[in-house]
Amino acid sequence: MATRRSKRNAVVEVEKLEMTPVDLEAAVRRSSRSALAPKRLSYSPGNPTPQKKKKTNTVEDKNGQNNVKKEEEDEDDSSDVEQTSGGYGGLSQYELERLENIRKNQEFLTSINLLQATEELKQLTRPKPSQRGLMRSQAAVKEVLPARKSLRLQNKEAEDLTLPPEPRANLVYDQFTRLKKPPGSLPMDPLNTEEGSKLPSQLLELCSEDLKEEKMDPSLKGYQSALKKMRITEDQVAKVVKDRIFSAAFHPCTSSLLMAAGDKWGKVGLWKMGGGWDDDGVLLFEPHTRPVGCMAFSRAHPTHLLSLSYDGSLRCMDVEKAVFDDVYDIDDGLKTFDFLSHDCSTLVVGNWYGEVAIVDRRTPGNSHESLHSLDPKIVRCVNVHPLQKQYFAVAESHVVSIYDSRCLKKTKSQAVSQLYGHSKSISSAYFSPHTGNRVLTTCLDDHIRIYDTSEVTSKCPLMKSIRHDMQTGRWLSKLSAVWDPKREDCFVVGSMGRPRRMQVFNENGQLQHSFMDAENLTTVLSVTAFHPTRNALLGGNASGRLHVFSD
DNA sequence: ACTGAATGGCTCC
DNA sequence: TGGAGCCCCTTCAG
Repeated sequence: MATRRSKRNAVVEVEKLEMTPVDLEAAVRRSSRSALAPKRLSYSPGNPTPQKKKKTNTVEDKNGQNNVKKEEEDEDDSSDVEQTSGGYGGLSQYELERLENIRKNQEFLTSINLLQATEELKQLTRPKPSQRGLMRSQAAVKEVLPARKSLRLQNKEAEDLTLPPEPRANLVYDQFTRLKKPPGSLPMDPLNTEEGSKLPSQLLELCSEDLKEEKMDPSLKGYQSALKKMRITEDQVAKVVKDRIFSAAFHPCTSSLLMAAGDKWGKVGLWKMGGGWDDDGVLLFEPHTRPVGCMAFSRAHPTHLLSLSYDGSLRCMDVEKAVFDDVYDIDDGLKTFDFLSHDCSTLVVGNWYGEVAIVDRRTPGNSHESLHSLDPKIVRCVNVHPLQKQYFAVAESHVVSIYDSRCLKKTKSQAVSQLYGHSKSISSAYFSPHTGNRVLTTCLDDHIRIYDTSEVTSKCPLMKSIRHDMQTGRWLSKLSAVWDPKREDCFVVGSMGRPRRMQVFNENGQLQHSFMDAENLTTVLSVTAFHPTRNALLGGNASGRLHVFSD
């Protein structure tokens, strides 16, 4: 028997027709395994169970408690497979046996095993990504980028560098010379519809509908069973932006699910699940030119979507006026924002340089914001206390500081309280949605932590620390654990584990549910968010696709 | 079918 | 303080 099956096609080799059904079953299992992990040792006839190396995903193992389901394919169950030793008598006898074996095997294949093998193959072949969303009109949206090949490789003389062409509004530039969008309002012209076409009227209707709150079972058990009922189907995945998703949000409307996502090149996509207009209900805009690091619909004015970009601009999409208005603007390095006041007219905005600005939207332009330098020169996330609005948490490099917005100084503002225990950089810190009695942090030291902040001004103890793989590497957005806004005690986080999943935990670190789907969830969903009132959960991936689980 | 490149971002020195 | 080293994940173009 061939010792090494390099490829999955090996499964249906003709030679297997001569094996006994038991052999065949084992061979199928083996070859499917080798397709999963091609470098694994092959079996030798004399030693049917070579080093039973429990090589599950190391990442999984690190996660330990986070596992819901161990991967069965590594449970080696073929150890007792009998090896048929030659032992055939005369040739005619052999021929008879051979024919009989072939007949049996064909019977066997047509019964369970072939079905099983094709099932396994289906699992191994990566499903084609969803073709919904920005696919059909891709040609219209397509940016024509010059081929990038160095002059040296082309054996050409170096050219004098020339300045990029003068910027014109809404023109897409080469990624390497692109400039910021011009200041002032930008028209809300979708990139994926015909030029001059108006926004679909449904969009404004949805954005301005009366907000309803569904009655939810407050018990953890009831919540858990609600999560288990949530499903994802083919039409709940769509390409909403062109590139990797950096931020996403649910619109609070309930009659349909409306979402926004921001990508690496400053695009903002809106998606009404279930269609309604072209591209399966997707509208694509470009209010920024660099990653859209943070976005949120205004709670006070649901026709407003605020989006912030590394390019230094913070804009407000206004569906009524069909424009992207300027809210705040610096040269570059905006990182995070949150609403400060209940009416969403004031904001706290953080940048890469350790500065926090209080922005009042009622006074246009940059003149009325005040800039405060916090001590560590890094701000990755700001989040305002849901009740005591003067307090906001700042994820600094290795510590979360809680500041009082009334007591900020030009430099080195004193924190009201600090949360310690992080050994690497902190990606996010959020107050629990209803009381603010907890702060949820995500840290690159592979831990999600929950602090007790019921007494903001005194020492806030660490309540729970949950191990979770945060090593997303270069090409994925970082993970962030985010609260379910419908509850005080549960949050969702993406995962590196396979099969791909989103996980919901409670504040005690107990896994409530893992959202998985072999067909429709096949990539890492770094950006996650729960709907504010409905049982719906979104996850955004590195190719600009949003995935929705809902009931 | 396969390969290489991708302008992110943190940590360490 | 700034640059090298690293993470090892996904996607797309060639």
